[in-house]
Amino acid sequence: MLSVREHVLTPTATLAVDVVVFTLRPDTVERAWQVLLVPRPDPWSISRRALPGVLVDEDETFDEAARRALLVKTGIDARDWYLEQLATFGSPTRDSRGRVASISHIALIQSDNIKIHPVETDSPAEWCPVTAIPWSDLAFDHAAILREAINRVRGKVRYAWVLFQLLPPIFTMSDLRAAYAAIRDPSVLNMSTSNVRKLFRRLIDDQALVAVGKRAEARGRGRPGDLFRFDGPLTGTWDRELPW
Amino acid sequence: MLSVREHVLTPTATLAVDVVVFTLRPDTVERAWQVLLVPRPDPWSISRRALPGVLVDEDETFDEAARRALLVKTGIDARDWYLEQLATFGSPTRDSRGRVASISHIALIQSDNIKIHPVETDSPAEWCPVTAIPWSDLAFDHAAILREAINRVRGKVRYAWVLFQLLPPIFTMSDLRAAYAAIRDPSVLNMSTSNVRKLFRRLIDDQALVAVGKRAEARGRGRPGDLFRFDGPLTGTWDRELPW
DNA sequence: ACAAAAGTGTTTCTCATACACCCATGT
DNA sequence: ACATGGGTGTATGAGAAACACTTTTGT
Repeated sequence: MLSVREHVLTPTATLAVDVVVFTLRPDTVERAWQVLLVPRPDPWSISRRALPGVLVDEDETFDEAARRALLVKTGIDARDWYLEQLATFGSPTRDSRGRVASISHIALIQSDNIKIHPVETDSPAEWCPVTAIPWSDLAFDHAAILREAINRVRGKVRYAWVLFQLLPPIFTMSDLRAAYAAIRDPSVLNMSTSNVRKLFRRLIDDQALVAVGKRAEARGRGRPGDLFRFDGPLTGTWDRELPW
Repeated sequence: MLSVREHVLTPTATLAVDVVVFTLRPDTVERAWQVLLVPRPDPWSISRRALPGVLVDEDETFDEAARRALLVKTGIDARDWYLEQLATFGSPTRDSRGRVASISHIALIQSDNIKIHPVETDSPAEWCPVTAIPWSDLAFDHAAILREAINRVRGKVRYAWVLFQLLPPIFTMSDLRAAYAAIRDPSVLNMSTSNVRKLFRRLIDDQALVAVGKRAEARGRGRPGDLFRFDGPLTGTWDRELPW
């Protein structure tokens, strides 16, 4: 790796972090899964939206920088959110102002937890359904970052417990199913409730899913579902990949 | 992300790439899966082994830098090898000479394809079984990189076609099984040949696995296996995760 | 009363594992 | 001849999907 002769290295690049913040919001199945985009009011720039991001400070880890980016751009304390490194984008030509490597991250949050009130800019960040992303309107290579982030989450939802990162602390089986439908495949909504429950039975047996013992409040028609609480490690995985 | 006022950015970091090169070599199941390590002959450095890596040139992509690292450290043209970005390690304290971000990569190769004759250094790189890695003897945070690389490949082998990257162009079912055993779980060697074939039946039906029509040459005792050729996209995935 | 959503139980079918048997090679 | 490894076929069992039926809500 590094040539060991030199005792000091002359910096040649700038480090940045960009964060793809995902959430689930009450909306149609197609629009429920949403991502946080920051408007760029600069009149001279062609692209008018970007992912929240900052330059990495001298003595800052990437994780710290990513959480600071969210604090600065949305005004919310991101200390406890799930955050994972996605990939690093650093094509020599991606930024005209010099070589910038963007260490992109994925954050998963419960939308209840956010009230967006930006600190640094006057234009607040906005939620955007992943099915309605203005691809051609994104700054830098943020379209590529976003595409990879979406693929990563879509893949991970089948074997890791990402759903529980996005759902509120208490939820019903329908919520769980709807979350999966929004991210991965709406056709699971056709599945019978019976079969859905059977798939989560092992989680219940393992005490990872705990029945709260109460019913949800009625939401329009139909019988309200039983409430559950997730009580497992949020970074855990399913025994086997979900069959859907 | 970047503050758009500035028109030039002052570099604050150095970019490096490190590559975890995996291969399969003829050895016991426990030792078949191996990784490439570069000796560091410097007498004053405590750690005496490292991953192959270089500093990223000004007008170079990470992919290009990674392949160059292999060329320089092992003397082999890595143009066609499978290469994937793993993660970026850039703790502010990882290198005493300044802030260095290492964009680590994973490379998968067929060991037949390599003759190691290093260009830059006089000490040639060496293969090391992943079960016998000198963890405490690795430079920088290369132990952490290696750990993540191993986990990534171990996980990916169940749903992606990484095995076919590591196997020679023509192979038998036993080779396939042995490859999986070396990376993931030796207990598959106890499985009956019948069941192994059934798991690959879908691949054969889909023309991704093609029977060459010949037998392998005898290797010691027992009937030699039928030969197969892989004829699918190397970046493809299994329909469902392998059950093992 | 009825439609809509949720919960329970049973049936069916797919597929992974287990097992029994045949084939080809080296000693 | 026989031990060893590879190939073919069938049986068994777990689990996913399909289906029938009951329970709870709003209109």
